[in-house]
Amino acid sequence: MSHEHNHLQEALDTLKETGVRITPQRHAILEFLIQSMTHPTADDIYKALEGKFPNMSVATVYNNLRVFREVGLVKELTYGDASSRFDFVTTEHYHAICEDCGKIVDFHYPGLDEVEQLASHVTGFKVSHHRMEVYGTCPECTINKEVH
Amino acid sequence: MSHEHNHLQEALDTLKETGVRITPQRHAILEFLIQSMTHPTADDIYKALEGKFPNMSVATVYNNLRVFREVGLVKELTYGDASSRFDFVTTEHYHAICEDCGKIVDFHYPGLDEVEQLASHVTGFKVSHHRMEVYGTCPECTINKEVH
DNA sequence: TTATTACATTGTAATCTTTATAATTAGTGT
DNA sequence: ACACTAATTATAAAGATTACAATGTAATAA
Repeated sequence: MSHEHNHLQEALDTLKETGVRITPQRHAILEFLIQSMTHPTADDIYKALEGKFPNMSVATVYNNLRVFREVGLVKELTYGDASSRFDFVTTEHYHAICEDCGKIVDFHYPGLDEVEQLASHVTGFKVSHHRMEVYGTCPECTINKEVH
Repeated sequence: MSHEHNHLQEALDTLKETGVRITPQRHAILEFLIQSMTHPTADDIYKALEGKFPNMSVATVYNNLRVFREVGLVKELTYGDASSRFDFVTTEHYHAICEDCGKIVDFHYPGLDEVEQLASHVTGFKVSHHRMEVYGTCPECTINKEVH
């Protein structure tokens, strides 16, 4: 049984447990998010599925991404650019973002608990979580630059 | 001589060096950004200055924030919400963000050089910088919650 | 000083992402 | 299969940001 299949099944179970109906559209959006190695925008998802669902509304994509976010299946990533990207939640990881081509690559690093503690101490906040990304140039774009 | 005055003078010098004209609008936007302890949106700035510049266009605010970003005077902060916030660049610092009221508080922490190095190693990226924020509840909002 | 040129500002329209709304359709439990 | 409720669709609306053309203003050179 593939990892993708596992993830999908677990996601569907989560939906059932939380009383969220499993519709063909939701199934397809989840499936696409899980198999997608990129971190797609709502519009990416909409375009990717319009072959299978010619009548699907873009509102459906947004609605369901919100639902998935609310039950914890999906994280919304907001970078500087115009639209949010969506990431199926598996294990904790951080992102490296290429400033030339926009590619997003996952990398693992132990959680920055110490930072959260210090921040909590100096600001008085009750800290719930954090976000962190590194920015730079991916190997492909580095090569392209060297050629020119 | 106050810190604010220093910052403003340095910022104006930077503009001169990079050949960016110093207009009354630019002067006012910089002044407002420096003295502002909040991290204002473009619209905040527009509203704050419409008393002094009744004819200023919102496009001017956006144009100049872009210019300031390009010469490194200002950082654009993009969180999940609708509009970007702008932060005058002084010393390196991170942000703690209140999920209840939206307040943003600065805190200092040694740069996460180790994270950048590991990310660079596992992804092959040439890492130029990173961003990190912690999210939680500020002291005021924590009190408000306890009361209820 | 004056003319010239390049850059800034203004006002407005356009674009783009996301959300709201109302009507229709489709899942789910009995 | 029925009834109930939620989801989908289509469309409009909202909000942030950008594009563009016309006007204004600062720097430069004659």
